[in-house]
Amino acid sequence: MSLQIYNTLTRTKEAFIPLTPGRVNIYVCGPTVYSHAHIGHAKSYISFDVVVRYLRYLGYQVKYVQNITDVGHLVGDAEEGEDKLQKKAREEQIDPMQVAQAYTWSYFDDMDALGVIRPDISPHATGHIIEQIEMIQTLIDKGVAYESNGSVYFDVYQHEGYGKLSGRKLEELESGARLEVNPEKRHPADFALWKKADPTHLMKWPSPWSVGFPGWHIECSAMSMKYLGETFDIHGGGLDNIFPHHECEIAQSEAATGKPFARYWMHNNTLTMNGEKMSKSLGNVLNVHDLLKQYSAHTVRYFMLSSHYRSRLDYSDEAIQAAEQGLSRLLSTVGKLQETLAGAAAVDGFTAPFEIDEFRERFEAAMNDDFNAPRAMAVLFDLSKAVNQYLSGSEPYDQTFLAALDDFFRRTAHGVLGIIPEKAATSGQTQLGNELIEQLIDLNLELRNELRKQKIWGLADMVRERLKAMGIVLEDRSDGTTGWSKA
RNA sequence: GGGGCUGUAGCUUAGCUGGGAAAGCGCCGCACUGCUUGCAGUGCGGAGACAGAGGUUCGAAUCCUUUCGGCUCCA
Repeated sequence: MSLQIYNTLTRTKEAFIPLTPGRVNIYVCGPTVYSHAHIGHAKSYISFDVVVRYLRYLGYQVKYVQNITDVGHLVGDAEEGEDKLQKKAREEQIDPMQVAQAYTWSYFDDMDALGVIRPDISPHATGHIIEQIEMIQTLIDKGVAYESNGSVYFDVYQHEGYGKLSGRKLEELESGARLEVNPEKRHPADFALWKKADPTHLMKWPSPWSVGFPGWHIECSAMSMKYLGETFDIHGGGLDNIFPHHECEIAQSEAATGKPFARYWMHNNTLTMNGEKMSKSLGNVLNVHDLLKQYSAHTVRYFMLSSHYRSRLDYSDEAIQAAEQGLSRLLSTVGKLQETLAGAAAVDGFTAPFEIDEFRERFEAAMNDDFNAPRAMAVLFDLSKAVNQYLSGSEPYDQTFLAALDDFFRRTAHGVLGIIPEKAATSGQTQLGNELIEQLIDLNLELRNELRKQKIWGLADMVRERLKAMGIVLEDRSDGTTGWSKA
């Protein structure tokens, strides 16, 4: 079965066929940089990271574009109100561009720390004002947008198909329109392409209509088409962006070009915190930065991928600790595997105890089914069990077989899912890259072994527990030595 | 008020083109390894669930209706 992707546009899983064979152009809605990334962002960007990684695993040449929204996104995602960045700037008494810059760096720091591979292009909205103005002009020329008092609005009634992504009908939107209808608009459902700035507004640019700023939706259309073409393969984002953001993107893009915009729309679901929505008002927002103080990036990724990207995921301390436990077992299997491989030689007439390809097929079948990472991880656990049986059994250790296993884990768990390091921990090697720390760890091991000889179990266990709390996992071996690894 | 999604073991989730209820964590038992009844790792085995009620069907976690609960978007 080839790759199937659930397309929000058709509400079905469809076979993925790229526009250009062998290439995939993908655009994912990026962050509005006015605060630090929280774990909800982590779920979203890890999900799409895995999508991109898997597309590359399949051999596609991927061009991944993810915008940085640094203007035009108003408080409450509304049509009226203060710009999110400007509000933050006012609160902190700094320039809006300082806000944008600081949180852009913070975002990349957090994503790097999570092992999220950077997009190929990260365009800023403020860096593409000209492209946005050009596109707005095109829409006016085509008669689907109109100027009103220095602002420009998209006329939803002039465009066939508005509502096709979110399944909304204009009559419904009309009847349910806000009480305070903006008098500048012809229809309540019309949305802003360009807004005239009032004198107190800080982020503004000259345009044919007024000194102002672009609407929130236009940046994604302008930048995605600039870098990916008028029609491209995949557009991703959060479920909560389907309406109005993505609906408006489709309308203005297709109205401007007369061509289909994105072909596959992917939307990932939200993360809740102890069953509740994460929000500033509830005070339960957990930042990526803070989470990573407690758990490794691999644990966070494993946790996020334990639910399908279109499913909800509930975060709790208990849940992520369970993830940490589960991952450590997988890690220890791969660590032991690599260690065994290092000392193995080819065995004549060796017969493999199981077929790796069978697991590869199951892994790919899971990922091909709309990037079903939780099922793919279940396959890795099945393989882990088989590997453990092999390593603890009486079969000879064959180098070729072990290398193939190692390669499989490397390409899947490390390469696609990013839940284990390339070199899973092996004792006595310099994975920490800090000789002094390693010597100190060895000192602890010596002390612990001495305590064990004297049967002072309490203290011996304390050494192991404390090291474990620091991410150093000990393993007593049958030859009497003790190995350690860094989670 | 309307649209969409959703409710599976103690926890987090797969399964949902109808026919075996699955994984990880947690829990229980046994074996092996670590010179040992601690503790840890691995292996083997086990207990444990389809929110409630109807319906379609030879057969439903899976389809339909409804009640209750949750999430999300538009009001």
